Amino acid sequence: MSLRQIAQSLGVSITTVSRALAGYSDVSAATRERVVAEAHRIKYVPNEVARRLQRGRADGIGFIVPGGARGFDDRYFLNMVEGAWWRLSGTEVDLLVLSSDQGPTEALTYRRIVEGGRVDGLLVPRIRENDSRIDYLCEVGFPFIAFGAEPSHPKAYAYVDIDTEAATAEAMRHLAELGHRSVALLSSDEPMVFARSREAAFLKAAAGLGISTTILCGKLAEASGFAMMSELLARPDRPTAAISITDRIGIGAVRAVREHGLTVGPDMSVITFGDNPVVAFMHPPMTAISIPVQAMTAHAVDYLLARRDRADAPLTRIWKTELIVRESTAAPRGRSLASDLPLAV
Amino acid sequence: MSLRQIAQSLGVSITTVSRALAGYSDVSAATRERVVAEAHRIKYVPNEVARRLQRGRADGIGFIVPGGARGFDDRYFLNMVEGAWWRLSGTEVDLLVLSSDQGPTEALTYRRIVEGGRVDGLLVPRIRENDSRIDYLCEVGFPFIAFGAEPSHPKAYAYVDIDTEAATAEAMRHLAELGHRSVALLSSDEPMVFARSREAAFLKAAAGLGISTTILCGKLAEASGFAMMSELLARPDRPTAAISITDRIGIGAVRAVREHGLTVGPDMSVITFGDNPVVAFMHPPMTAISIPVQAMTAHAVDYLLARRDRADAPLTRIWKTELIVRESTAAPRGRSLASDLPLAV
DNA sequence: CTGTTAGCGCTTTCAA
DNA sequence: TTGAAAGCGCTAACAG
Repeated sequence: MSLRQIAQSLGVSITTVSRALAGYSDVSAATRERVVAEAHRIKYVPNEVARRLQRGRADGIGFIVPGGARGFDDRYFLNMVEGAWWRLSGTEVDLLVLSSDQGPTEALTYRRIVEGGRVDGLLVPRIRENDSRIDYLCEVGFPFIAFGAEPSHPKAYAYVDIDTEAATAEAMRHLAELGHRSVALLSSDEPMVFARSREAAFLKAAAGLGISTTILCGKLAEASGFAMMSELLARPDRPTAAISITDRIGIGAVRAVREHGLTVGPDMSVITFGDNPVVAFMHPPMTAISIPVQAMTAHAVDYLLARRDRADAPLTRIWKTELIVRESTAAPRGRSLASDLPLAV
Repeated sequence: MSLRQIAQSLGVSITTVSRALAGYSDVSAATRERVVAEAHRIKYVPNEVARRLQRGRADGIGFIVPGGARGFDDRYFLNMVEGAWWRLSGTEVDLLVLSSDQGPTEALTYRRIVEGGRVDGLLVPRIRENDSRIDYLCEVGFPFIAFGAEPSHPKAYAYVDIDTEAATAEAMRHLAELGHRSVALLSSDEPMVFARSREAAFLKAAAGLGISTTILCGKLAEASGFAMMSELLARPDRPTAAISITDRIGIGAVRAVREHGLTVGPDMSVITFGDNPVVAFMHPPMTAISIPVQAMTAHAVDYLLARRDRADAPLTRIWKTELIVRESTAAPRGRSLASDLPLAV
């Protein structure tokens, strides 16, 4: 079932068939009708690969999941896949879920994807500091959009991100109003920009509110959150609340509080940067900074789609988060209420 | 950066370059070395689209997500994506996440994917009864593997599934041992094979244990689980336990029990067919029938990969599940212990 | 309005 | 051991 078949049956040229099927106006109505009828009869479906080769366009958007042992280590990625898939539904553009291992072969993997012509644009999550992938993509001028920004990068590039400062400030204010005066951040020492920026925002917000701070670093996993919280609980002068930079850390942290025989909320309040529906069903349901991952991804896909036709200026968009207060935050035990607190600034 | 460039720089034919890079033995060592060096120098990366057109092979596996309003309505799909992605990491084969709306255009969507040459094989989840997609794929002989079987289909086709009867029997026995004598199944009336087979297995297991049964049907969503459980709780002769055919229904059901002021476990035990890490973190953690979705999907991908080279016999594989007992199942309040129960058969 | 020609970048006969 | 030629299926430029 190729154009040739239709052309032969009808005794016209392949070109004519192609034009008729493409809906060009410079083909007579009679011919078009015959072609369309014949195409319908033999159930013609165009070969996408040939079309892509000829058009020099991949008709695909790639989502690169950092590979290796990690992979889909976070629900965050799955939300991104869903957002991209949703946006691409009904278009002729495919969503490719690609993997790249970090390390020496990463650069080659990117080159194979970009220069191999498999996709028209790339969604690049989990930006690192001095990210060589960004350098490469900027250098070859390939359309991509990063998740989480690297503000210091010399070249401007497209990205989407949340308003980390506002999100953190809102969470800290919530804790301050409950009466907390000492808060910890459960973070990660892996080289990811979003961790750095949440740390910075945390320190800034704390300073503004006169809250004392602790930052612990581990891995982005429940077990690590568990360990960090355990360490925190062992301290004599422990904070009364913690913010985790990621769901998985937060989930582990909450479990640690419970297993130490303490009550989440009064004994230790926990807020998580969250994208995971899990947290609303936990015990207790967790107060979370909700990140609109799916909307962000859909928006990013829109940008990449537009970039196929014309070289837009790099898009940067900052999204608002929402603090969803549930039961994992409460006034610290034996503390005064917000009313008599000296809220700085 | 094409083969032509290398050929021109070196003054040899494109054919020779192609052969040298492909590692064919019928090219002199000296030539090969020069070609490889030059390819390395200009950082040659083959154009995948051209290669695919020539080879008549897509180098892609498609995962079709039923579209429309539903989409990724269940974590189940995401686990499948992860399993497939994981298996394909490090290969030259892409994972395409495709969507198809149910309804009149579904057939066309499938034809466009299959006959458009975009993928070499298809993962087809959520099989329906008398599924026209299966008919089509069998008819054109396209490699695919179904998730959940349609036992009555006239043609044998490849599928993976869980051992629904064994899984259900194990869960029912667990309930029986706790002292439950009346159990409900929270199911769905949507036309999906897996719902039908879980219902049948439920009835069979109950009959064997002398347990009385109730089957409620709704949609595959938390709200529906909530509604079904609410209805159940309103009955004067209500069952003391429920099994939900899906995580989302189970999550809604548990919430309904709590909101009615009852205790999950003693007042109403709940078991869920589960693939979702959520359930272990709920309050209370739910007893679940754990389905190895990722392993099943990886296995399915293996099959499709093998099918590209030779027409294997349809693979069918049935996976064992594991009953993970947590706190959502308990002896019914005011009931005797297992020891004095007349366990039938 | 329609056809001829050329070519996307690669692989694979078939000859030399 | 190498090259020339053909072609995967489609689209676009250029004539007529």
